[in-house]
Amino acid sequence: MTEKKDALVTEITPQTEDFSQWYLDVVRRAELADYSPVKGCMVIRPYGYAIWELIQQALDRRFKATGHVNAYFPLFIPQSLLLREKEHVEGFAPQVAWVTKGGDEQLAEPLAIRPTSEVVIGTMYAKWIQSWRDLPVLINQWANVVRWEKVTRPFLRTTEFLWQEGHTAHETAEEAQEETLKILELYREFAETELAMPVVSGEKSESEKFAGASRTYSIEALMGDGRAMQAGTSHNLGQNFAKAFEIQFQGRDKSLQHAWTTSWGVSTRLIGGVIMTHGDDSGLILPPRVAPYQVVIVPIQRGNWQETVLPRAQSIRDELVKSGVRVFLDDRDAYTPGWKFAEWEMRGVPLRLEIGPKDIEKGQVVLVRRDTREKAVAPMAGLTAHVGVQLETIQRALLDRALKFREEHTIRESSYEGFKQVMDGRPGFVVSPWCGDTACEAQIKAETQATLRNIPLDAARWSDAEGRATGPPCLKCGRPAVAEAWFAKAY
RNA sequence: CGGGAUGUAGCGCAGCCUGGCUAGCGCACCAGACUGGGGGUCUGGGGGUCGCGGGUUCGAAUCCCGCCAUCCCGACCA
Repeated sequence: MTEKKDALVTEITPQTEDFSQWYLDVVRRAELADYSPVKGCMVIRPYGYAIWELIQQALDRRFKATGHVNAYFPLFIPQSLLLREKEHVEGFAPQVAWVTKGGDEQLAEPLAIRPTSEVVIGTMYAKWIQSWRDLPVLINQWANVVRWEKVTRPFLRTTEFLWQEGHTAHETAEEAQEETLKILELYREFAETELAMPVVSGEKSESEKFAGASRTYSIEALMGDGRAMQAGTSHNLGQNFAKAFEIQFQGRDKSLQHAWTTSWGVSTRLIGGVIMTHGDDSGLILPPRVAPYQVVIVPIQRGNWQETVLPRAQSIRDELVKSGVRVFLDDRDAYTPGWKFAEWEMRGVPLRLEIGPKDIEKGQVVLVRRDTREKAVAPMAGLTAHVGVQLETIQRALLDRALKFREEHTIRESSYEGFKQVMDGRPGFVVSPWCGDTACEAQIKAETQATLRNIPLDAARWSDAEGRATGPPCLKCGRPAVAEAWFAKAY
């Protein structure tokens, strides 16, 4: 706006039509990530990486608690192996990067850089699994993958990205399905608890299914601009990969059987989701659970503050750290308090603690919430406990706010005209009866840009004993619907 | 990959149309002083292969060609 503002963040406004520019500004100014010399590849900077580490820890805890273990598989996939599962290779072929030379020598067989690891892991599982006693295999890996994307955006879609991919093998179809849904629920709970990001968890349609899967489930979140984002997927691969990679075992009944496998993953994309779910005009807002700094202490530099205020600030910091709070004491002399306030707000620190000479006289500090900007004084006595409560309050308030936003932007609509109007004007989810036909879904997408995000597990489903659809008319074609589906324009 | 736009200091831009002094401005940065409870003030400084590569010209940030990158809109995708 004015010449002074470029160092400021006041022009960051998710409410405007330029949400996308706002997003890019936040990513860069908050120092979450930066562009690299390689097309489509970003550098995750320390502040952004710290968020990823917190996400990793929270997820890893949950994986281990459900019996999964970590391992690591290679980055390269021999071409011949990649070609084994037909649907899988067709789905990923356009996005695969290849290594054709090693040093000066042409490779006898090109190596794909993994776009995902079903192939390598499936190959290894074939070696490791002989008997029903070897099952289940419950392995996760934290890794990077490469997909040659045409359009990239920091965190949301980059050529190389970090993720976790779980790969499990089971004795029965029922167990594999149970695992698939268990992880879907784990993701949902994780997103809501840690990221304060409410999600719709449900099943993908045939056309949106993972290449090679029998069934794909996803969690879908709603961003601040009303577009949906797929935040995680869980696939039941049936016996497709087991057959392609000969993962066979001898069963309890002595017969030779193919294993039932699953795979599931979430990526650094989640960070993009956090930014776009909670951010506001002043920049980032981080849920306390994944905030690298949950509290920033700003000492008011006045008079002989180094002798009076600073020691007090330091002891508060030490006490908070001792109780497990992530704190940064911003004692940099070069910046004014006002500058620091704005800076840390832009970087999304959930709670700011101000302490100055006046506060020390009164035995108090000033606490300011990032989400509401509410300023309140808190007595020095019992401060640590109070901060803990405040952080929990903020975490919950962010989830409530996001939930309310989603509810306000979710509309039920059964006529196609109404559907088109809503999609055209007001972004968000539209919930409509759908016939289950892929062609119908494709037409909706072509005409409105909206895609079927998923059919929630608890959505209304209509079919008779023979499996025929018996629901109300499909929004597009008018034939009886099989279920109520959630549509949105998506990232 | 199609359509459009942009690329000049860390960031945001002017200069280009109509080629020519030492490439400029704001913020940021460095030094010092005064300041300090919502992005302070003053003084003095440093920083540029003008995205990259060719070409035209006595001379190119400026004109021409090619490439690359980024952004927006589509098609494709976590």
